[in-house]
Amino acid sequence: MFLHVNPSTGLPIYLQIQAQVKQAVAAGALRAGDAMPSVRKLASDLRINPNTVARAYLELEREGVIAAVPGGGTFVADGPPGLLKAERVRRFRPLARQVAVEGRQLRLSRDEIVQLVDEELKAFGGKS
Amino acid sequence: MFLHVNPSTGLPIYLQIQAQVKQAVAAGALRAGDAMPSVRKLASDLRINPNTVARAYLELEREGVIAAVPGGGTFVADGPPGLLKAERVRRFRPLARQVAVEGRQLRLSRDEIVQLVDEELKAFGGKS
Amino acid sequence: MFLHVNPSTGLPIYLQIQAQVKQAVAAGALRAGDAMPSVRKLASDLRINPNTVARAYLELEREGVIAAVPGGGTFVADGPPGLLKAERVRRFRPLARQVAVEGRQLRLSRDEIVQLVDEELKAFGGKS
Amino acid sequence: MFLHVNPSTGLPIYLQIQAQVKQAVAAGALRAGDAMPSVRKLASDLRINPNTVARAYLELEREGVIAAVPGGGTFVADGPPGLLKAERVRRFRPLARQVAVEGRQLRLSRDEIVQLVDEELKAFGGKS
DNA sequence: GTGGTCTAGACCACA
DNA sequence: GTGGTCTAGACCACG
Repeated sequence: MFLHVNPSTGLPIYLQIQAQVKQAVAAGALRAGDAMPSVRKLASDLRINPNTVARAYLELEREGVIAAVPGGGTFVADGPPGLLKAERVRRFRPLARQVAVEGRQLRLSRDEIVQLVDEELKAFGGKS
Repeated sequence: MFLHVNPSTGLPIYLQIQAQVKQAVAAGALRAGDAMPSVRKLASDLRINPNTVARAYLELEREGVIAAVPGGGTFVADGPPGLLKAERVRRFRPLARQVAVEGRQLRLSRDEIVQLVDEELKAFGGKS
Repeated sequence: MFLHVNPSTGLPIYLQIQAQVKQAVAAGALRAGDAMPSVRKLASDLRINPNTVARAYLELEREGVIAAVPGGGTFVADGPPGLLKAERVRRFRPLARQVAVEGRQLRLSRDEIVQLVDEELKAFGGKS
Repeated sequence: MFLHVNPSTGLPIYLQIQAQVKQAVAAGALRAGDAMPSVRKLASDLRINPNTVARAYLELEREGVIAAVPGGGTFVADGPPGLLKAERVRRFRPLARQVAVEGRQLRLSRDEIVQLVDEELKAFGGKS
């Protein structure tokens, strides 16, 4: 299993799981239709409480990243429901704002900040 | 006062204050040497407890954004002590990673993400 | 419990706790992964307010000495993230300066000062 | 005047003055019998409150570093009253302990710590 | 009057 | 049960 979790970071475990699943999807390691490990299996693999995994899955489902088929397992969804581009941009802005502020606070230049973000994007391949 | 706070966001109030102060500094609305509102005054303005403001200030001071002089008041600092560039970049990467992942999750293209970040940066003026 | 606290020293209680924890870690009495007493338990043992312990723990966590896992407990961390040697030396200098000044003020010779510091270091074992 | 003060460090101003006077004495820049600037003059030079200077002088006098002659000014004393060596060592130990702990916390080796302290001592010249 | 520390006690998120 | 946040209010150090 590609997921790993570090209980000692202070970051809640369920958020670590969410972030890693999103990351795997963005990078193409998980594709629409792929089966997710069951709550109980993932919990036992990661040696954590099933409730924690359930919560992560619940929120990932709310966001449209995965989809649970009652009695049939959980799968990677084909993406969040078609939001208008304007809405997607609107949701993204606060984070863009934050990355800009923190970068400046670290005395990085505009070019450096943009380039570092772009580097991370390149790590996910294509152009889409 | 330029600060406002929303107790019902779930985001801790002291973090909201921190973010807004950093933002004001990055945007140039607050400059090195400017006096910050006193803990008690800001607390009464925002209708929150002084301890909450104190905590926000405490962490901002730890980060080198502001400086408190006991008995004197609190001021905008001239920036965190000079960390090596490599260290500053190291600290910035996790956030760059996150903005990349979330942007892709929202089906934004690489160019769109980079451009949105750059727009926020431009709002802060110069190039440095 | 190895911790003790003296409220009448003038030195803030939360700093006393911090110093003692650091000391225990440096001496090897606390090792990476060891569980720290819970905030509530330590507070009741020391007959002080839980918030005071929480504050000590909060700052120790910021410094990378311990790590809190919400809902789980608090543990001794495996050390602060790798700062560059140059940065670590830079942070240490002011204290080295102070020990030098105070030692001379007490009319101790250079050799005596160095030796006293070395004695304390030897109490922490190895060479690393 | 060799003294300078930075109100924005968080460190109380009266402690900054104390530290600098002790440092100047340890380095030989101030010698026994030298006249100290008057409270009022130093306060006006440093643009700070006379009460702050007075407090610094008061504590320096208690420690035997300077001596005030009522109506006649303040002078550098010829050293703290003759404490037994054992007593001077006893007073020095807590600081030696602290420098050892903090150095180890910064992952410096025993040799490095001792050498850094010795470097600061050398800056003060002789052997006494 | 300013910030810093401590206490007391409530409520929530996490595991 | 654990840590995290917030409120309320007291007392002290500093300038």
